[in-house]
Amino acid sequence: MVDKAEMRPTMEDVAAAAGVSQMTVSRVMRGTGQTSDKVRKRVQDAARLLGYVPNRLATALRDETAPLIAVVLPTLGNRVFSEVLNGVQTTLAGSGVQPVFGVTEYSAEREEELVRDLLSWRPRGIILPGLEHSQATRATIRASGVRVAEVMDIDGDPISVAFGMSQIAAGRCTAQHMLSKGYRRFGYIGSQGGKDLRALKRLEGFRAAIREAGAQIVTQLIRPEPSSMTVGRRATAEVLAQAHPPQAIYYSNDDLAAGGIMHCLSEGIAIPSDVALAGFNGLPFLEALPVRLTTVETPRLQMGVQAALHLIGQETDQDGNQDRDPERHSTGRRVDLGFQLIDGDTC
Amino acid sequence: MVDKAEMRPTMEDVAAAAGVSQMTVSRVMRGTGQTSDKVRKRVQDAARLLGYVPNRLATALRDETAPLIAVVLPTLGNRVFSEVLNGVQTTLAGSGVQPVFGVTEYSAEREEELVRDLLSWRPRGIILPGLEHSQATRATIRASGVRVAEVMDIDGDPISVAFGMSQIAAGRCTAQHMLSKGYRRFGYIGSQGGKDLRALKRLEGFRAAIREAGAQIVTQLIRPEPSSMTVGRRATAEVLAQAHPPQAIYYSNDDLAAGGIMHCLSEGIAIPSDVALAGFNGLPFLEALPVRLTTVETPRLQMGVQAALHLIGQETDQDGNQDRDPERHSTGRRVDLGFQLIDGDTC
DNA sequence: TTGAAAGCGCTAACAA
DNA sequence: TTGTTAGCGCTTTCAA
Repeated sequence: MVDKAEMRPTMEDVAAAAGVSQMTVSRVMRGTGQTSDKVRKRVQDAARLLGYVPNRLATALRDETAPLIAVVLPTLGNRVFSEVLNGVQTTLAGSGVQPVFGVTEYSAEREEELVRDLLSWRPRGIILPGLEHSQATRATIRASGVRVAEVMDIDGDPISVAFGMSQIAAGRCTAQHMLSKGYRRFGYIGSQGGKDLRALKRLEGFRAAIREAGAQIVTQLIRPEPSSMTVGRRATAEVLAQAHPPQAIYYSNDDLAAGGIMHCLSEGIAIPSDVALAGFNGLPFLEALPVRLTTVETPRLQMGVQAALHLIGQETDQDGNQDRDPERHSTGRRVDLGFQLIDGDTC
Repeated sequence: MVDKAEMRPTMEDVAAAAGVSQMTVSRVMRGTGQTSDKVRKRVQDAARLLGYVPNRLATALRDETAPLIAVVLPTLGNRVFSEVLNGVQTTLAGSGVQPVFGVTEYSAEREEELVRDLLSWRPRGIILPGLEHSQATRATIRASGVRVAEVMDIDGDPISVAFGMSQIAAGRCTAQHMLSKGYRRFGYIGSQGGKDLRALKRLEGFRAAIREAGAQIVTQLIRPEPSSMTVGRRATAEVLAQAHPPQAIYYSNDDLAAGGIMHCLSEGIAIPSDVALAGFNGLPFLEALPVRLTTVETPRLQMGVQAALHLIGQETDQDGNQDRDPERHSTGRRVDLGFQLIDGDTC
């Protein structure tokens, strides 16, 4: 019984059972080449009978590449990334390509190690979050020759192709919207202890627009914890308890902002007259809140979909486009999937 | 340049560069056997210089098993499953074992196909959601001899080991709690068009307890969409608009229930005096809501952690415990991770 | 302490 | 239409 479990049937076994050569089994299993109906049926029956499951490791070794897409994510704690993963998964479903993945928790060292681990599977391609990667990571990837897609961000220099949106522009856009409503004294609430580089870029864009308008950010609170409604609620309470609280708060994402809404609802603070709020992401759950949050909707699913499509697609051609950017390694292409300001009731 | 990319360095290349045999490189890379300091250093330098990345496909083919854990999930649209996946991921991180996964969208056929696909990687183990699997799926798994862990549920007959909790008991527990508060006329709101078997089990337990108490479920609304706050909000509106609305609503999960809370907040419906609510899961975001939802907290992360630990653990021993259950194939072990009723403000 | 040979399961290329 | 051979990159076994 145990022996039987250890002895997974191979093509050789199926061949013996069907009375043909192993090569014929290979042809039948993959539907390639010519095989007579009789033989084909005999092989298929034998395979079914033995419970044959192909060994993809052998095929992949032979092919020098595995039908796998490696996915690196900053965290699984944020819905945004499970949505990206979902986009990848959906696109891959049925294609016979599986996603393998790992999580960095926003650590560059962890990313280095993880990328090496994942590349050792010789995947068809690898998806990385953002454009910032250590020299070692870039070197490993370059040496491996694997196809790369970076997602989330396009403010920077892609290794190959980036599917995302301008985080800086999103921050700027939010600021302009809030400024247009007349707010002048702003607060900012973030999380992850500033390790989320995309959030920092949004803040950068936001800050620049605020400064250009002569307005100011009077409070900036970046909590060390991962973002959550609870953290957002607490941080909001803290910011609003200050002597001179801001008129409007920009949150690094919707979870935090929704926490802010909850605080206001619970404390009877009027939105936006007492305080205005804005988030980022446009997560679906916002639709259900009693107050419609002003936010920036991002094409998270699309980023995963496009990245996966790019990696399994036929477009193998190394496009010979001349570098418009004189910097080294600047051969990357940026695909701007855009974003959309959602003008809610909180500003 | 292209050639270089295609020619990933192998141990043979490293060996040539270091002036040793390929076997010596193998030993150095894995730190096994005896190697002199000089040789070791020479090999390591050569490997680094060439950007050598081991080919796990070859190792796995040789070993007849890959350092991979296959994970089957019903969906990535529900936070619960990304939390399970997170538990798996966290447990695997640093062990050199990666998760490969796929999503069934609650389809048994898709599960069959997916399991076959995933097993073709010869993973160390496979994690399946729930205890209900088609005959074909069970057969494939049995034939492969792969280690299995089922998660979420323990009401049934595990293939091998199940890490979960009793969904039936959870439903029953919620009913008893609500009954103890004096409610007699209940409503039920679900989603996924009844494809979520665990939700059905909870409803079963809930219904049984209600019936035993002589109370009744006057409305039952199962929406076809995946669950979300928005769906919950709409469904709640619908149920409460009826001529004789229930006094209390049991939701198949927290997302739906939170949507119910939002509806009530927006419409000025008092909770729990106008209507009482209860959910399921105990998701972290509930903490931030203005009203604390009564729910049942489940050890989702733990299910992933325990399942992963079991699959990569040393416990290879085929325990020779006698079947207490006379049914065929009933050698499974059930690990009850329990659940906890959270007595909030909504009942 | 190091090396040579064999083979894991599969497929491309060629032969019959 | 079917079969034979060689080899993908690695590790186990045995030899030096």
